[in-house]
Amino acid sequence: MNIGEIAKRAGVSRSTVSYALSAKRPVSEDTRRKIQRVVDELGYQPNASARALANGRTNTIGLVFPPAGNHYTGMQLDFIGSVTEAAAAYDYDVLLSPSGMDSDRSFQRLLGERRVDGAILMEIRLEDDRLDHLTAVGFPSVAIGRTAHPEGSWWVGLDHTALAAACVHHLADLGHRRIAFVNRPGQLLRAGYESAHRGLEGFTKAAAERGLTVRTYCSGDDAASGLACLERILHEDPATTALVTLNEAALGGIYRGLAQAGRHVPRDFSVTGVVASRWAETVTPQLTAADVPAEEMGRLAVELLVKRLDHPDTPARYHLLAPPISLRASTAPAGITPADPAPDPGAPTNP
Amino acid sequence: MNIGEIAKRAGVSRSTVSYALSAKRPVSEDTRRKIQRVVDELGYQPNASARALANGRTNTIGLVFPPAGNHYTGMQLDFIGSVTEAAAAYDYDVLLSPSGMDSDRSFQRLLGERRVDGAILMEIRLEDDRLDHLTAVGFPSVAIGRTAHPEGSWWVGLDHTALAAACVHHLADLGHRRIAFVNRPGQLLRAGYESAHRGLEGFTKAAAERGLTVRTYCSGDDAASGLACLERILHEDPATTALVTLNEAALGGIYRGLAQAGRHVPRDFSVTGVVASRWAETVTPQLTAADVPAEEMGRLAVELLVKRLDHPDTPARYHLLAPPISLRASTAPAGITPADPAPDPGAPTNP
DNA sequence: TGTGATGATCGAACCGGTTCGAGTAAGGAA
DNA sequence: TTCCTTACTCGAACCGGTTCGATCATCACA
Repeated sequence: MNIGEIAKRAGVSRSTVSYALSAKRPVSEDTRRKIQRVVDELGYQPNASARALANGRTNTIGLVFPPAGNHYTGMQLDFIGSVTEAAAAYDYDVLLSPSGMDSDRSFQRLLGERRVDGAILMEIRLEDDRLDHLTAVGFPSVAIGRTAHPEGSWWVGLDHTALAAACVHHLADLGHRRIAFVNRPGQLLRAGYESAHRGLEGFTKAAAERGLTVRTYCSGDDAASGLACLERILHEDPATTALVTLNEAALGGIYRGLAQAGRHVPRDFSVTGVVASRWAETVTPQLTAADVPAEEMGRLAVELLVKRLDHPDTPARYHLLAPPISLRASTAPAGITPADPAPDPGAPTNP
Repeated sequence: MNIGEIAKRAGVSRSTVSYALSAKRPVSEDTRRKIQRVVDELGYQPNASARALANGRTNTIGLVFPPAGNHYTGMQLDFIGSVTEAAAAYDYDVLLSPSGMDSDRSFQRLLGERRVDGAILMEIRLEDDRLDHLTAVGFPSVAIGRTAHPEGSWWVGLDHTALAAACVHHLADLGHRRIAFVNRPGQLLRAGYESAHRGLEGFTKAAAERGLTVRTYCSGDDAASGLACLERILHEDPATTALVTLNEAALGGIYRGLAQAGRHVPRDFSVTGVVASRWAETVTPQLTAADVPAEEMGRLAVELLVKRLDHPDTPARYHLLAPPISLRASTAPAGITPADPAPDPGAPTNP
């Protein structure tokens, strides 16, 4: 069932069918109706490949999401879901590409073979060869994340520095003096992952400002690693009374470790960090945290990309988000310890 | 940079370039090398749309995942990830389609516009109009899940009936007599979702066999709903000592409800069910559960689909999986109650 | 030297759309 | 009646590949 078949049955030429369906040139009401009836009868839909070949657009966007370690985090799921739905609203399909690097086979296919009109990249690194490559060849893309030099490129990101700092200030305000930081896996930090770097930086700087004693750790993206990490924390400094984490997958293990160590959250130990709200609300006690607005970020990324595709010469745009800390149930004023009487924490922690 | 450009620079015809690259006809070693050098120099990659148009295959598979309620569960993420990676291994890309019904716009695009060679469907219903449609038009597809009449179609599924029954037997063996069942959301059950129906059926039947007193519930796919559901359970039958759940997203809320009610898991209350192992290991105490082998299922689905695409006339194949229950820490023998001294649980449930 | 087989290459057609320039018919004005 | 618009429709070319049939040169053999 191709356009020629429709044309034949409607007794017109192929081009007339094309114009009748696209309305790019006027077609008489009579023939339009005739064509439409044949189209409806046969359930004709134009072939996407042919259309893409002819007008140079696939109406597809690529979603590049490297497998961080061996599995995916809940946040990635939220991005995938929201990007897909937002794209559908603009009549774009989403092609997944599980590629980590520039040289990746799958990545090359997306670009070189022109499978997509534009791309959204996740899990950005401070120095990201994929983005460099895309910028170099002028391929329309939007990053979910921000490189070290984001000027002139399109992205939607989270202000990890500010968020981690906000967590530190929140804990410091509550009187905590010895706190730990649980980062994403060391391998990702070394690879230069933005969230891991900026989060660590924000944490360190804010802790220094407040004169806190800190230790920083990396944990694998799973519960067992989180548990092991927490055990190290308590072993290396048993006086630690709070921690900040960026690693939502490790959270379950952290909580378990605290329970096993007999530290009650939040009475004996406060936990906070930057995680998707779904997770923060799933654990018990619910996590006081900066909620990652994954849905919004996915939607914004699609909007930026669509804008960029529709107006190729628009100057670069971006969104830097810094959601507030949602007060839930995992933080409390530091207990009175011999060395460190708790200062007045001010307003009560939780509503 | 198209094939004509390559041909010109190599001083040969377009067809020779095509044959040199595809090796579908012999090409002299000399010209092959000459062409290859030009290709390498220019980084030429054939246009996917043109190729798809010419040979009728897009080398893309569609992954149809209806938004279950407003957000996605962890299991869906695992499917998406494993399908994408398995597909990449066969040189297929994955196109996402967030569509629930046959009539869906996005679904129509996948099929009618020939964007994909085949499709993998998730969240199958016992009577599934999408699958009926695909079967009717002979479109190659594989379901992750099994309809009421799976004969003659391709699928990879979980034996939810057996798994739910195994959970019941596990609890019965431990001496529990009054147990509850927490299903997926009522709206999904009513819509005929396979896992919800078969799980409920297996639970009910096994409980009847063992002469247990049961109540069955539905819970929304989030922690708050799980909490509310658990409160209902304890309110409607405070003597309940255990539950089985299919709803991994509600698990956090269930645990929280139990903690709030002062029921210690597993001492006062046992919890088990069918969830992805990642979740089972994240919660504290870790969940004794039938682990959903999401990765394996995604991989198997891709393998079946690729087989079907390569050999269009192969008779239908399927995989029905029934993973064993992994004993973790959330179940224990029922406490001694006045009405019901715990019987000897006999042999341990699992090897 | 002529003949047939063999291997390498080419040109043209095709996949199914879109788009441009041109042609035709109808209607209004001169 | 003639001329000019205007409105609509058509044919052909093109997008960038693949593939079929034919051509041409080379070489072995009679």
